[in-house]
Amino acid sequence: MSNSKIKIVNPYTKHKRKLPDGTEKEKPPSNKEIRRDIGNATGNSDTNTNTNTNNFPKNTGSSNINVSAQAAALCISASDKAGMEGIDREKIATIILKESGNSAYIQQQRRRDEKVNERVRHLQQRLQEASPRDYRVTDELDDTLRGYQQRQANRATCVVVDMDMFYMACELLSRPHLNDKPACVGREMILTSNYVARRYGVRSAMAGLIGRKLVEQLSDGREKLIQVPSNFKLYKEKSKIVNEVIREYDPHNMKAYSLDEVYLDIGPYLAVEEVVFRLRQHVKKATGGLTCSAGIARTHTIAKIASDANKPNGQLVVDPVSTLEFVRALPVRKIPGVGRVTEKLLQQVCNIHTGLELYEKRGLVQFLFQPATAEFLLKSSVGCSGEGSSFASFGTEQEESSDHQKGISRERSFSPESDWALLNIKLEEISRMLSEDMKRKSVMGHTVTVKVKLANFDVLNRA
DNA sequence: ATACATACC
DNA sequence: GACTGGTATGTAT
Repeated sequence: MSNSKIKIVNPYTKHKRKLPDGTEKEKPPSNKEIRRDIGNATGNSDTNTNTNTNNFPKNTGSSNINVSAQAAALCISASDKAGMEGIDREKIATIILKESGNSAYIQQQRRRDEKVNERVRHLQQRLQEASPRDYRVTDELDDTLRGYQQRQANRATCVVVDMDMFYMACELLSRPHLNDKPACVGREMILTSNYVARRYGVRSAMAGLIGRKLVEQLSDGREKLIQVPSNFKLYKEKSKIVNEVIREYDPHNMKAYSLDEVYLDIGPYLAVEEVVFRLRQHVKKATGGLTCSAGIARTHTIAKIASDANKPNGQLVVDPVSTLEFVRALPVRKIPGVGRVTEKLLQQVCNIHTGLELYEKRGLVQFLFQPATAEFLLKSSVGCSGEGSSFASFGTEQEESSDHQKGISRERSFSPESDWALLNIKLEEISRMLSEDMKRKSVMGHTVTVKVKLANFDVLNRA
């Protein structure tokens, strides 16, 4: 069986208002409606799970042959993280698929994948029916792209500092003996893994069970994945130390993006490279041995990509002159904002794999994708994304620094539950958490939505 | 305005 | 032995 999940979302009003008491009153009135919705939802879930489990075994029982083909199709995120070069991806994908079996989760993945395939087919069809002049490169388009490039020419220098396997590294400080064994943080769900474990294909967002199977099978039973429970108190402490050190280098624009990632926007230093090198040594010393990697470039996006290039414990400068060259060589998946789906669309519909191809087929991209997506991709192709695009845009000149959060939410997973009374308790718990968050941040909202995840991983939303 | 999709760590 | 998270944002309808 699986889980069921409830979530409450509450988009902010346009203007943040400080109303210490009014904030909390938003939610309780809506609880009644929420209850009704859950009632309907669980009613559906029964029939759904039944039909699914009835249908499924038939399909898989007979088909063992094309397991690896299926694995490839499901694109069980291959090796594009640091430390995963040159591993046997096919073997790993096969094990993952086999061990995932018919779990509700994997069935859900299949459904989602089928929808993506549908989109691929749809776009391919549109391409078939179009004539080349529909997607030719217009002068207008090239003017726009040149405009982007000129606009970024005199930006300050962006630095992205990214801690190396952060949670794991924190744990390794007190457990150095785990350094050369396959180890990870997290039990049911793996949060980070060390570099030994990554060579077995064990990575973040993977189910613990799968990680254990991978290590066991790929080492012929000689090794066992060591799982350390997560300790967020420790990570937060270390993160605070890191932030304090880094803040000294850029008190004004320094921004912590997550516990293990910091963005800087420093003046046009002459010796950035050395400064960042010192910064990294400084971080290592202050944290008792945690290493980080850094990227230095004209935009946050490029800096972020660059920070990944020499991981772990390395850095890379991409100066304005080499930016284009850098982007052209880049697999599109490396661009923040291009995930599994966009990558697949680009590859299978447009035959685009790299930044260079993205640029060369810019006419096609403009024709096939939604305006916003197209703009984002095209900006990326000339190394200029990060201004009001889908990727979180930090303090870009004109765009009202967009630290305007648009929503706030809390969600929790728990084992399937059909007792309404218990569901209500859960719901109230979540509401309370959210309510406290909102009080703390002094914000109000105008729309409340509830999300329910059923045992078969279907998701329902109600506003 | 709402349901669903995509991406990130 | 089973076992797949949490938060934010964008887009289509």
